[in-house]
Amino acid sequence: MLKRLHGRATWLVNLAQSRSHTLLSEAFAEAGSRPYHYRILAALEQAGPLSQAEAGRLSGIDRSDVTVALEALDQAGFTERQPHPSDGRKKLVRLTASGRRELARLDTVLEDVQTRFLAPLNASERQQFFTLVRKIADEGAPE
Amino acid sequence: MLKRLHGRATWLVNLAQSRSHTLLSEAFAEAGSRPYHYRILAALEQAGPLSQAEAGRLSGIDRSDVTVALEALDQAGFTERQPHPSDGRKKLVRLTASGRRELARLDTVLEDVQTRFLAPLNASERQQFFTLVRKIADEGAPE
DNA sequence: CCATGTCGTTGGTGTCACCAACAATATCAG
DNA sequence: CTGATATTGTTGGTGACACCAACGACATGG
Repeated sequence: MLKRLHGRATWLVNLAQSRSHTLLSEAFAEAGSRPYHYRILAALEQAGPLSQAEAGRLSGIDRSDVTVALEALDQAGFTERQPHPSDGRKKLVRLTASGRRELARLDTVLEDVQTRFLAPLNASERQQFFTLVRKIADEGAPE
Repeated sequence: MLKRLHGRATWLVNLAQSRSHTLLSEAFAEAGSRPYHYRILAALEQAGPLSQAEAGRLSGIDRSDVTVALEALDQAGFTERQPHPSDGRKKLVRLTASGRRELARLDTVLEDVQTRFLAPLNASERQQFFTLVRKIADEGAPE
C-alpha cells in the first residue's frame, strides 16, 4: 500500500472502517437488513415510542432518511406508526413484537461481526482499543 | 447516543471515521482537492510513472474512478498521460513538477488534519492507537 | 393573532466504492 | 500462426450513506 498514507491516523482509521464496513454490509445483507434499520430499532427499544424526528436524533440519522427507512420497517411489520395523541405534527413510532425479535436477531449478527472484527486483538488490546477510539470519537460529540 | 452501539467496536470505528471524514473533506475542500486525487498523486510519487490500472491498484481505487480523477488531475496540470511505449493498451501516467508541488501542499494540509484528529490522545496513546488500528486494518489486506 | 419553529415528506446533491460491458491490445497454448 | 484468454482504459451505470432545501401541516410563545 501507499507508504505516504501508512503513517496517517486518518488513513488507518479509514482502512479499519473499510474492513468494518465490508463485514457489516455483508452480514446485514445476508440478514436482509441495513445498518439504518438496526439503528432505528435500537433507538426505539432503548427509549420507547418516539416521534420520527426524535428517533432520528437519537440514532444519528437525518429526518428524511428516517422516513424512508421507516417505510420499509413498517411494511416488514417491525414498527408501527400512529398519529401522536397530543401533537398533530408528530407520528409516534413504536416497536412491534416482531420488531423486537428482529432487533434481537440483528444483535446476534452484529455480535458475530464484532468478534470477527476484533479477532486480531487479544483481550487487553481490545480494552485499550475501546478507550482510545472512544476518546477520539467523543471529540466533537462528547455529551 | 445509543447504548446498544456504544460498546460495539464497529460503531466506535464508524464514529472515529466520521470525524476523520469531516475533518478531511473540509480540509480538502478548502484546499480545492479530493482524497482520490491525493491518493493518486501519492501513488505516482512513490512508484514513479504508472499505468492507470497500476496506479489504481496501488492507491486502492477502481480503474474507472482513476479515469475520472485523472481527467481532473490532467486538466489541472498535475499529471500527464502518454501512450505506453511497449504496451498499446496502457497509458503511462507521470507526475508533473506542478503535481509534485500540489502533493507537497496537500501533505501539509493532511498533516494539519492529523494533529487535530489525534488531539485527544497524548504521545504514548497515539503510539498504542497506531499499533492497534494497524493490526485491525492489516487483517484482510496484510501484504 | 402573529411570528417562529418543528414535524414528516419529497426530491434533490455529492462522495465513495463498486460492477458490467466494450473495443483495443497482449499474451499464452497448441 | 492461430485461437482462446486476459488486461487496459473508458463509459455508464448501481447502491449506500450523509446531507440539504423546501413544502404544508401543525404548535407554541409573545
